[in-house]
Amino acid sequence: MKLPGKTVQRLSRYRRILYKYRYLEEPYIFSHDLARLLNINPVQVRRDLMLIGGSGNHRKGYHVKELMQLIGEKIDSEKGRKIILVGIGKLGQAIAEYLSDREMFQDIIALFDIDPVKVGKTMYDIPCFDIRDLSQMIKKKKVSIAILTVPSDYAVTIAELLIDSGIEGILNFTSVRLNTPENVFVQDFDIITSLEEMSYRLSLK
Amino acid sequence: MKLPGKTVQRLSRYRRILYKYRYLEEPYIFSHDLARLLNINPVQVRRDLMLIGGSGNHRKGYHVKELMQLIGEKIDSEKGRKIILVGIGKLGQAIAEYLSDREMFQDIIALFDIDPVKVGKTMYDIPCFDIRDLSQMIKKKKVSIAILTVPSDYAVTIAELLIDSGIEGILNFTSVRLNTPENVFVQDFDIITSLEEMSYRLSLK
DNA sequence: TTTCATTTGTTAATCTTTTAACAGCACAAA
DNA sequence: TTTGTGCTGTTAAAAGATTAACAAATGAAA
Ligand SMILES: NC(=O)c1ccc[n+]([C@@H]2O[C@H](COP(=O)([O-])OP(=O)(O)OC[C@H]3O[C@@H](n4cnc5c(N)ncnc54)[C@H](O)[C@@H]3O)[C@@H](O)[C@H]2O)c1
Ligand SMILES: NC(=O)c1ccc[n+]([C@@H]2O[C@H](COP(=O)([O-])OP(=O)(O)OC[C@H]3O[C@@H](n4cnc5c(N)ncnc54)[C@H](O)[C@@H]3O)[C@@H](O)[C@H]2O)c1
Repeated sequence: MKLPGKTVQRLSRYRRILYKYRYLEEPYIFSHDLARLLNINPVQVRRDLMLIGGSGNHRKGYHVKELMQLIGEKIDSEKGRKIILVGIGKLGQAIAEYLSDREMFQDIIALFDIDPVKVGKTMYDIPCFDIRDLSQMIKKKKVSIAILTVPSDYAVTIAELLIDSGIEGILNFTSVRLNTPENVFVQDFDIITSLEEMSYRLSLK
Repeated sequence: MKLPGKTVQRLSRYRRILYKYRYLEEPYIFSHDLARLLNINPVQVRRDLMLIGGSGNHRKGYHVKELMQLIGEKIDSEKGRKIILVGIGKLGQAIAEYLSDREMFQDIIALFDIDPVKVGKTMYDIPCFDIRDLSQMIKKKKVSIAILTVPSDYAVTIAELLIDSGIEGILNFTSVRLNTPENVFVQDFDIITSLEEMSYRLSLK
């Protein structure tokens, strides 16, 4: 049963909130609490949970741990996905730290860079390898997702390398469009678009 | 006339593509070219352009410069918005460089940090000020948007300072939820959600 | 000049996502 | 035991976004 994309995004967020709540003495949480913490509508929370077959107590709300478990069953892949980060500069390091810091339900297994000063080091508990080892690692460890934070000039070359090595998804932070085959998902990030959209929204007020 | 949010986002992207094309000898571009460059449907491009009253030549496509101009009229605010970046660490610097690098239709006027090593310097052509000067600058220069990249522990305090100083929108990169009044827009960024959504999508294949 | 292939502009249909509406349960308090 | 409040679960309606379908325009080639 396919879940709506937006629902999956919210489930991911619910789970991280639940994670923080997991050891509080109150083992239950209300849909309106989750909603408030994400600035959304409580109905939407309940609807999302309904879609994954979640059920709460009419008086106490949803059982925190039970719900975390259920969300995991629905959105995580059975074996857990392996993730790598390519290009460990300013942005790559910020992301590496961010991801290693918090409870992730995915596995960042390696960083890659071309700079000999970085290669061989362990940063934020994640080992950094030479870009020449990228292909082998992807194949051997069955890495499914790569976060791409190399300088734009190298984006296309590295993306081709990733694809040839069998990567399935790329989170692309470079401003370069990647020409990928159908079966490789790409998600582009772009702060300028967000800035301009916010600017437009402000103008409407 | 209010444009759909998604359309505004795409218009922002069209414009950046057009910008690259502006001095090529061919002054026209087809909807399917724009579409291909963004991995979207050409009908969608035409529909977006229709919404802002754009019109193309049935044989040559859209006039690049004319279209750039038109998009600007529709999505930019008359006076141009001022933007600041708060917290110039790994992520903040990456964003500062990224934004100063490319043609922006918004104005990054200042960086703010608490670290005396950074304060007073000019980074990527943008001057960095002490966080104590934040409030005054926002009021004096009528800054409308802040990009928040301070450590999570400081997020709430700095956000309150921003709001009290009259900021209208915040792009929030910290993992902390900001409790803002109705009239202040917040947009949260979160790579974990994107990773988990991609992971889910890969599982569907 | 006429034909033809190609692209725009627009309406309608479809698909997706959010919100409204409300029945029914659970528990606390009377 | 009964009543009332405040939740959940679900269906239906509304809103938002994408895609299909096709008429009309253009200009190149026949
Ligand atoms: N989408 C956004 O909003 C956004 C924001 C900021 C930066 N960016 C982009 O992210 C990318 C990284 O930015 P940054 O500030 O971290 O740059 P950076 O220069 O600080 O870091 C780049 C890193 O990549 C490494 N590298 C270079 N060539 C490589 C190769 N062939 N293989 C592996 N590693 C290689 C370098 O050694 C360096 O460590 C840039 O493309 C930038 O434009 C995007
Ligand atoms: N949303 C995401 O996907 C994502 C990714 C990476 C990092 N982050 C978040 O972004 C933030 C910054 O990350 P980073 O890696 O750049 O951290 P960093 O430690 O490298 O940089 C933080 C900067 O903020 C400055 N600072 C500290 N206190 C300040 C204050 N009171 N006022 C002004 N400046 C102050 C520091 O001097 C430093 O320059 C963190 O909250 C991190 O969790 C989010």
